[in-house]
Amino acid sequence: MKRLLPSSSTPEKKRAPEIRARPFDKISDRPSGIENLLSPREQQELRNIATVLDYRRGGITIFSEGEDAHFIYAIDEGVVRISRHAANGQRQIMAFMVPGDLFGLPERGVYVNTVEAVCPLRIYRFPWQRLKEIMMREPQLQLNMLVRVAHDLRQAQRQIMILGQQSTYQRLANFLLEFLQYPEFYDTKTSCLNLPINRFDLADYLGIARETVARAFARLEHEGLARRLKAGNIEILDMNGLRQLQRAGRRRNTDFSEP
Amino acid sequence: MKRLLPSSSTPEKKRAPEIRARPFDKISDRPSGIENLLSPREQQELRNIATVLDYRRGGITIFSEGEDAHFIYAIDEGVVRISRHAANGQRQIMAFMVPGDLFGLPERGVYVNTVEAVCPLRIYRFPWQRLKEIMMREPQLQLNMLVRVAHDLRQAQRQIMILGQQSTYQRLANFLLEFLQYPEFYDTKTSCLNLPINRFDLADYLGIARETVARAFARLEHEGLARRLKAGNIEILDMNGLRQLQRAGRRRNTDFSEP
DNA sequence: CGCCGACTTGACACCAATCAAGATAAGTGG
DNA sequence: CCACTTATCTTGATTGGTGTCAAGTCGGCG
Repeated sequence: MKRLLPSSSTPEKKRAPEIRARPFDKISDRPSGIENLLSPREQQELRNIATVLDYRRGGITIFSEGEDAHFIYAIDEGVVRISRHAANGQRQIMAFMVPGDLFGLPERGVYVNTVEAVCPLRIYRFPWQRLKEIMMREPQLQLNMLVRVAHDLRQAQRQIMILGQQSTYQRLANFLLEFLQYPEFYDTKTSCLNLPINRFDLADYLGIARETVARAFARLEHEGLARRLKAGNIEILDMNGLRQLQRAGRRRNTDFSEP
Repeated sequence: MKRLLPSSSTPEKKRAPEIRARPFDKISDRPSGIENLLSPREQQELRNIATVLDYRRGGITIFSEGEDAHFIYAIDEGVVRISRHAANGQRQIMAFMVPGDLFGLPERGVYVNTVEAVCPLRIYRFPWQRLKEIMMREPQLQLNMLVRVAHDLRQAQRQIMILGQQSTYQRLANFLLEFLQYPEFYDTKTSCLNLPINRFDLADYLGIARETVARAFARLEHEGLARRLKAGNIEILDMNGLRQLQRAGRRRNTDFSEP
């Protein structure tokens, strides 16, 4: 019997039909990532094959690792988590993705990752076969795609660095700094960061135990770098302090003697 | 003053002119990765812009992070290490690459990684600008490129899983299994693995200390899974034991009760 | 109000980084 | 060819960080 470890997955309930789909041209055509930098004709080609999906709440699975892959997705609004399960059932979150990001590239016809909504979500769905056909006609679009995947690769490598050489405390600092960049989560006025990500997901993303995440937050608070209002609602007190953290060595190398 | 930590780089000497370059068409045209699955015309286009580089020994830098990127490379023979340095000087090796692999994709015009030969090496070099021009004419070639980068992304994600949830001991097992796949390193007859990778590099790849690598080897030996002949020369005694290791949970979950 | 899930805190054992030294192998020059 | 130096690898002792187990608190929703 395969028993999932308690940490292996966030407990989410019913996979409800809380999803609405509609063709692309019904929605406002504000720029949203994938169609940026494309010619009007390319944009139109994409619209023709796109479906818009609305996920009304977090916790819904978009697709799972091992499934046959027929679609590519682009995020319009909301956040998803890209994860993969080890043989022992342990979950690792590879990345959180935000508006403008692309996911769902198949490997030999199947998805290798699981993707789930972490909050209400709107995404575009493109049939992979038809997208490939278009790419064969529109090299510029394809080059655009290449650049995007290359960017994801860089991002993955950044994560490798963090997991390979940073302490749990530093990993949290890195994570916070990553999300401070997005205005949809960080309010510069109030210095308040509003995360839709719970401790389960955060732990599986940073590769540490949930309790350790809590302790890292406690330490941030104790050292005056941040303050928890509610879970998922953090006031940033010392951004430079966080930046110093991510540069320090893993151990007591808090010193960094540079004028 | 920025002082590199002792672990930050493998001590290598002179960056000698021990490199030889020649046009592609001089060499034997045996298949070597990049030109697989391409039409003869596409292959010819690639040959026209390719240069062959021979590195006579390991330890030579091919390019460094931050440099302007003008070329893409493909490995014909030998192994390279792809690495990146953290702000504190600590080196992380993202991947080792082998014949058929591609590297050197720029991010906004510069290289983000450092790539060095770990042993004598022969690679093909393609001017990025001209390759892009060809890709615009040959969508099939470009799709091929996309698939390759996507594959690298999967590989990076595999590494994220390892660094995120495996113990040092398991990481070593994973590493060994990875190289057991390549006939150029693993002799199935004698069960003997011949690695060109030293402990420095291995530690920086697995995200652990050099001493810990040595201890992990000692433990493999003690538990009868492998035996060191010389460093870099390991006899594999129990491949299935290694496979079980990579599946186990991080802690004392050695048991896996499945019939 | 009371249950339940999400989060936090404490105690403790253990793994792995660090510091320090020894052992082995590989060059180097006489 | 041997003595010497140097790089690489291994082993030991110690300490701190982090996973695990176990309560305990907080907040939301029935």
